[in-house]
Amino acid sequence: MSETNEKLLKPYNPQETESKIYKLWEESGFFNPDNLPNVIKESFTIIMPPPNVTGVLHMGHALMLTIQDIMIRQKRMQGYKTLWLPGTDHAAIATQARVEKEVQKKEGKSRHDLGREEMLKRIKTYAQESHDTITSQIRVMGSSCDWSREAFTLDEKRNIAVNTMFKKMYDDGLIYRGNRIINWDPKGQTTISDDEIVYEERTSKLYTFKYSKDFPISISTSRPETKVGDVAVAVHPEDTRYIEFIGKEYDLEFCGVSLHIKIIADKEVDPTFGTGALGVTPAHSMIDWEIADRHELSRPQVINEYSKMTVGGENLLNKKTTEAREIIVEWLREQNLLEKEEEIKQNISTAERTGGIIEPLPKLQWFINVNKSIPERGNKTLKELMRDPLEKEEIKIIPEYFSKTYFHWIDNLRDWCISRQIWYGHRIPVWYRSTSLTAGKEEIYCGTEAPQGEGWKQDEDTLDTWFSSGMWTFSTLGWPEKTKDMETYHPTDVIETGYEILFFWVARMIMMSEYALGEIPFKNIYLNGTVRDSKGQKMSKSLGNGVDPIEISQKYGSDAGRMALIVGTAPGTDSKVDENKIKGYKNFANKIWNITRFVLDNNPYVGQMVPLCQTYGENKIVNEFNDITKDITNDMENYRFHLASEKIYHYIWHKFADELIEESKKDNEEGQQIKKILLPIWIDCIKILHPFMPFVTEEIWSMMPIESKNLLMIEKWPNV
RNA sequence: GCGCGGUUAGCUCAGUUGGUAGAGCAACCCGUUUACACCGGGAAGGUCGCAGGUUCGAGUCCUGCACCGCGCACCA
Repeated sequence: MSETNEKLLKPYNPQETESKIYKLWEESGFFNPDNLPNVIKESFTIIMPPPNVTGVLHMGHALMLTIQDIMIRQKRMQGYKTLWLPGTDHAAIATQARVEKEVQKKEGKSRHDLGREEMLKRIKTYAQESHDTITSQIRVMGSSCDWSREAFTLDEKRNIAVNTMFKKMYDDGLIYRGNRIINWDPKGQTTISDDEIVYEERTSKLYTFKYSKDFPISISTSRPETKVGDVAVAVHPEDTRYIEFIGKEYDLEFCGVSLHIKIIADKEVDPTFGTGALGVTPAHSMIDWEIADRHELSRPQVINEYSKMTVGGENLLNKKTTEAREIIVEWLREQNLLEKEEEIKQNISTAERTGGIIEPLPKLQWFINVNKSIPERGNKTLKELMRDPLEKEEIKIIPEYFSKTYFHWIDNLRDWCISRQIWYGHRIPVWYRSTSLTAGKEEIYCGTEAPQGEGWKQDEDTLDTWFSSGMWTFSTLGWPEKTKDMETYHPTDVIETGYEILFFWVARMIMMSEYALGEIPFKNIYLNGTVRDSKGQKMSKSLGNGVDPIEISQKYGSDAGRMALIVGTAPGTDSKVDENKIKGYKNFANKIWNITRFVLDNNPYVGQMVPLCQTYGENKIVNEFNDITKDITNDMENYRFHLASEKIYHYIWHKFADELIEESKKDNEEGQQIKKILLPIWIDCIKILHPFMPFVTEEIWSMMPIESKNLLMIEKWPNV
């Protein structure tokens, strides 16, 4: 046995092999498409969804990296100019909230104690550490991405792109500043978008009462404390019970607060709910705000950013909303106004990142208008720009049924609030100044850089993190500059991500790309499901049921982890982590290790090997293998990696090893015939398996007796 | 309330255009003069949630229902 093959005498050791192999790949330069020899086809591009710099990689990332690496490796072997561009996301609120929490815990200080500059310094340090961990973990997974093009959603180049986009949208009238009701997160002290709300079902009480003895109509609410902000009672226009009161106005005292209530008719009111009459609180309810719009009502704010009351006498003023609720209910009881108290199930809006209970508040914020027609884009609206490419099937979603969810979301889409009252993120590129010259009126300047002249102050707010993520497919390629990368790699081929961010991210990317470039950002959307624990529960920090992909790699090898994640995991469906399954694929790695030993050892035909792509005449075994190769290639090109991986696994173990190798041991004509073709078939098996289990196959490849071979990662995919 | 998905072997799940139901793991029997025990051979296991329909033929298509999960909306 030759020297290299001595390794084969011991069981396969992934720990020893994997880091060595990754280094080999990285040093080869082949992750960078510019360095690829033998490019015979056009470009194939995937921009990696950037993991948040809030900590470490989880199994979901591992799955995403596996799927993308499979696609990338196959395309690279097929001769495409293959680019997989990696990066990380600053994840504004998530990252800042994390560091704030840490500072609070360790030093007992708030972000305001530290100040903007110092806080940002702390966050940046944390983000950098997190970034370093994550990028090393991406390497551990075997991801063949081009590190020379790595990007960060908050680096300088991306900042230029973001500011350019903001200004373009501002100039086109798509970005506007408005005083509107928004979702306020009292815990995170910032606004959030509709999509960042998570609903939690809780039981709460529904109170039915009258404002005062003289008031003719009873109303119901689960939030009595907001009722000090009421300006009207709305009833359905055809509700005969109340028709006589419509238009009347009442002055009354409610728990020490003077209210002026007008009875109005509005079709939005459901006459069958509660008393059929709705107390209208414009400043603290989305629907009421809209009713106030229609009826030109005033909008007094009674709750502030800290969820405290801003009206009332000593009994209410500055009290937390929860206390105020008790006080008002008690007052209603005392006054004998409370008619009914019942338990109801209610969906509470909470902030996705902080868990804070959302308080709707009116605030001056920046919004993106999704319903304004854009002359430059054939008078289409942003909504239409998001919808069209999927409707026209320029973009395909895998699995296809998610397009229904997508359209449904667009139909319900409202203007997107993009300003955030946090410090970590892209600062809004708008400056204000009021001087004696402007006679008290504020000047506004929007630009990619600070304006000339004295006295300008930049907007304090930063942008929703998804604004910069939305530009990811082209900001990473150099936009707004007209770069060679833009020309070569855009539109990209596939975006691969979890279905849970279809709206947050995928839709916004389509919007941004269609708007700014008039081009789709990608041709295909591959949505993967959620990786759950063995019981089917979502992995989370609080449950402590997370499985660390790096631990898995150390214990079983990344190859095994990758196979366990992809075999049987159909697009869009959730999967469970099963350590037994991973163990099975560790055994598989060892199996192919031993197959290699057998094929190379005591095989007189090794020296006269003829590659399989050359003619073998009419050979049943070769034909069968070619069919399987074709089938697997076809599966992979149609995103059926869960099938392709299983098929190659099955062929290798149960056909190649259990049948062909066993028969080749026979000391007869047939056995000799099989022995002749073992190596050429085996070589192609290794190639087909490479995208799935890149490390062990590359290591085996290095031992193959082939003249002038290169790395397996750029070998030609079997062509049948 | 509207929408989407799931329901297939003990468990976890595949099943691409309708053509005799598949894998992994577990359990059962046999086997260690072996490339590999991180192994091999064998057998067992399913009225494909329920009820209709289309079809020569349905796990697959259509209709209805049940249960589970998810999304959106409502949440006065």
